[in-house]
Amino acid sequence: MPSPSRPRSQTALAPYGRVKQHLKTELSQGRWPPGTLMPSESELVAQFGVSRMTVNRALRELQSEGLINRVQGVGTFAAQLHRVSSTLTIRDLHEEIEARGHRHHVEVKLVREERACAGLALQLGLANDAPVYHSLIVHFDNGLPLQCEDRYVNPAWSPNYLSVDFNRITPTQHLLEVAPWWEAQYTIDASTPTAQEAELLGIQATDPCLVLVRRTVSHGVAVTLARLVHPGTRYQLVGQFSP
Amino acid sequence: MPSPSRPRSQTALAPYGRVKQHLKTELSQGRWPPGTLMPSESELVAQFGVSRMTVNRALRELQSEGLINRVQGVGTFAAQLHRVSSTLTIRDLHEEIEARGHRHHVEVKLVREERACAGLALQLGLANDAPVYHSLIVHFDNGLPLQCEDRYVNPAWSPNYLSVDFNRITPTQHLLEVAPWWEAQYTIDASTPTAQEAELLGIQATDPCLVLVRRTVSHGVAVTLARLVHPGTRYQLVGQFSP
DNA sequence: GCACTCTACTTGTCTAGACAAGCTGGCGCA
DNA sequence: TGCGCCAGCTTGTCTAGACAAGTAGAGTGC
Repeated sequence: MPSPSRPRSQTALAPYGRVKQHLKTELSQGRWPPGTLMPSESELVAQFGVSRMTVNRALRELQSEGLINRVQGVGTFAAQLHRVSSTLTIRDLHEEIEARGHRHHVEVKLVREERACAGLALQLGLANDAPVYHSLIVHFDNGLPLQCEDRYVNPAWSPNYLSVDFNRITPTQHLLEVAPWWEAQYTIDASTPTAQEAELLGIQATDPCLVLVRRTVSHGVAVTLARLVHPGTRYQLVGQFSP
Repeated sequence: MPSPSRPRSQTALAPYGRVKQHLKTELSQGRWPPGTLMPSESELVAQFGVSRMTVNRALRELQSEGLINRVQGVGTFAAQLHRVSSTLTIRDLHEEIEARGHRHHVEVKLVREERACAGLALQLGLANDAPVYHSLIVHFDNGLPLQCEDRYVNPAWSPNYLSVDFNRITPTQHLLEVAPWWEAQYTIDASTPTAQEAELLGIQATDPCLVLVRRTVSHGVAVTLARLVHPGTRYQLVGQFSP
C-alpha cells in the first residue's frame, strides 16, 4: 500500500523518526512505567500505517539507546532508568589547550629505558626486568603547568619511542599513530602529588590534584600505562548525560 | 535470489553481523586510514552476496558507533579516531555500596526551605529569593563517611521533598521517581573540603577530595543542583572505553 | 497432578525493488 | 573561458512479504 509520493517537507521527520519520537515522548511522560509491556510491532504498524521494517528500525534504535528492552518471543518493555551513566570526554591536552586558543608547550623531564618492576611488568604484560620505556613530561597552558604526564610504554608497540620529539608531537598523539585502535580502562581520583610532581607543577605538596590513571590495550596487548596529574585548581573534567 | 534455507549455527553471526565484523576488523588493521573512502554499499553487496538493506544496516550501526562517516551522494569514509571519549558510570552511591556487599546508611544533617540567592536562582531557573529546598546528607559505607551530599532542589519538581525519609530512600532515588527523565551536566575536580564538609567526613580540611557538581534538568526545567564531596583516599571513579 | 504438544504471538532478520536526495564531473553552449 | 545542465554515482529511506527462533498458554493424554 504505497502512499502517494508526497515529498516530505524539510523539517518533517522520516516515518521511522516519527515512530521513534512518538515513543520517546510517551516514554518521557511516563505512559509506560519501567518494566511495563509496550505495544508490539504489529500494533505500531497498524497505528502508524507504515511497514514493519520501519517500526522495527525505530524500536531497534530505541533499544540501542537503552530506552527499551526487547525479548524475542515475549515483547518490548520500557527500560529501568536507574543507571546514571554518562559520557565523559577526555581529550588530548594539546588539542584541548589549542581549542581554547591558548599556547601549549611541554618540558620533557625524562625519556629513557628502564627495567620493569613486578607491578609494572604485570600491568604491561611484560616479563620481570624486561626493558620498558619511561617518559616524564610536563604540559603547560599559556606557560602555566597543567599536567604532569608520567608514562610507561611497551617497547613492542613503539620501538622508537625514545627518539620521538615530544616538543612536536605529544606521546598520546604518537601512540595513536602507532596503535590507532585501542581500549582503555582508567581511574580518576583526588590525591596529593608526589614531591617531584609538586615541584614540576609548581604547587604545594598538600595541594589537591586530579589524578587520572589510564591503561591502554590494543589487540589484547598492553600499550601504555599513564599517570596524569593535574592541579585541582587549574583543571576540571566536564561531562554530560542525556537519556 | 534467496539462498537455500540453511539454518545458522549458534555461534555464526547473522549476515549483517558478518559484514559489520569484517569492516571492523579491516578498519582496526588500518586498511582504510582515517578519512579514506571505503567501499560503497553496492560494492559490499557484490562482495558479500547479500541485499543492500543488509549492508546498509551494518554501515548504519558502524556509523552510530562512530567508526565511519557517511555522506549522502559522496560515500563512506573511515572516521578520525582522535576523540578520546569514554563512558563513565556514576551510580547511585546507595546501589554502589550495596553492590559491594557493604552496609550503607546516611545521616541527615539538614533538610529545610531556604531562599535562593542570585547564583542559585540562576542555576535552578528560579526568581531571586524564591523558596528552594536544601538538604545536607552524609553517606556511610560500613560506617565510614564516603560522601557529603549538599543538594538544592526546585520545589516545583518535588513539593514534598522536605518530608521524604532519606534514611529509607536516597535523594537521588526520590528525584528519579519524581523526574524519571532528565539530562545532566557535571564537573569533576579535585579540591579541599569546606570546614563543615571536613568535619562531616571526618577528614582534615587539607585532605584532597573528589568533588562532583551536577545540575539536572528535566523537560527543560532545572530539577536539582548537587555538590557531592568524596574523600580522595576512599573514593575513585572507574571508567572504560572501547571503540 | 504432570508432562507433552500444538498454536498463536512475539521479535530477529533477509530480500528485491523502488524512489528520494545529494554530490561530482563532463559535456555543450554562449 | 565560463556557465549551466545532466548523467551517473552515492547514501537515505520505505515497502510487502517471507522465514526463523523464542515464549507463553491452552489443550491433551497419561
